[in-house]
Amino acid sequence: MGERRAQVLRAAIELLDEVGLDGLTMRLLAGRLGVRAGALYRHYPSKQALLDAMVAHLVTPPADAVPPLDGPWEERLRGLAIGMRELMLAHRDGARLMSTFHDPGREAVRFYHGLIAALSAAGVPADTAAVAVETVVAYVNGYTTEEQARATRADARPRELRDRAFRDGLELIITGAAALPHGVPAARDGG
Amino acid sequence: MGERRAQVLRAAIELLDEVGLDGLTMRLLAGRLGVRAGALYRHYPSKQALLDAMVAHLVTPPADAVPPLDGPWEERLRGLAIGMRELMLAHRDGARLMSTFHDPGREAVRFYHGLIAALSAAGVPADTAAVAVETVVAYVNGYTTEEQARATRADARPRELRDRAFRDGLELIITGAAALPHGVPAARDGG
DNA sequence: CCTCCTACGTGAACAACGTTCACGTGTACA
DNA sequence: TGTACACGTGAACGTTGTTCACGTAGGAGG
Repeated sequence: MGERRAQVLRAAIELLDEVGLDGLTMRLLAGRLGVRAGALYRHYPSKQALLDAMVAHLVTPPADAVPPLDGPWEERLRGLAIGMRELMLAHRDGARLMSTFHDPGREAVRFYHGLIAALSAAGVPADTAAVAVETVVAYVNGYTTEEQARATRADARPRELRDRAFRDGLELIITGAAALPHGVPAARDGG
Repeated sequence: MGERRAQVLRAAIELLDEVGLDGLTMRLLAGRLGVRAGALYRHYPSKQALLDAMVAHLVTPPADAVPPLDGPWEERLRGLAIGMRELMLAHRDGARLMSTFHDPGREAVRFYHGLIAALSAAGVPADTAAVAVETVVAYVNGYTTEEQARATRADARPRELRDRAFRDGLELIITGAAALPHGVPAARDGG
């Protein structure tokens, strides 16, 4: 069962890295498999379903590369951010691809809640913890999306600089979370 | 001159709010103008050019709603972030639309540099200032993009909550920038 | 008046896309 | 032998962005 299905999925991910998300066509993918486009619909009911399966597969960790992610909450938050970015950068247009999905999945939701709980247990108020996680996630998405959008253009920066800029921004957020142990002072109505 | 061109652009923006970015079709837009699709290419050489013109028009401020944006650098940074988000939220799929463009425009670049200079003059090291601006921009893009992606779905939150969450995350970043007046301690190689 | 130029629009077509469907295979199992 | 399933074909449908030869109106200038 599902054997051909897995082949289709693997070929789709390979093709993504070669031609990008916009170039990923059902006909091209079929051609890569020596098959006509219609045949793909035996295995996935639509292109969107195939893209969803790609995201689900790429997000699922290989079970041997699971970082410990213990230690102080700063380290956990850092690990979350760096891991997310790494996941997106692992494949061409990875950030854009994953933004088409966003069915969080139970595992991801549990991971989030665990992270927030860890921050809470470490002395960070529950409010601040939730805000910190949400902020980091938004930052990673925004940073990496633009990073990959520029990847094929002229103003692309070398990986080292991009890594540095990313880490710098991340530390900014973590520092902010650490400096707000007594609640978030923002969001007062009327300035 | 260019009168019809402006009409096309206005109609395109109106249509965007009605049908969204995916529903914005050259044929549909032409129909709205009582015209066939091919006629649009008299005014814009491609759909992408039209989208670019839309972004440029939406980003250009009405010249009467320009906020002062003076005061301490925290206020300026906050104004930048809130203004960016407001700009994106002003139209359906605004964030996605603007992410297809990103030809920064001289005005925007000058604005950025001015902001960084302001942070610098206020005592923030130049490095930290640049990082703070870049981080805020990435955060706003990430937050607002997901915010609008959820807008039509079931798990959409009311505007008040979204505003609050956005401001909270923003304060986190600003607090972090304020707490790092002596350079960014991150990005050391080798952990 | 005639002519030319410009702005604008038509209508038919093209290639490419995702998707569907009636119809073929082969293989395996009872 | 029969039958069920997995897999693929090939042609089509509707939609998309885009092109192009042609048509039409109006104003400027001889």
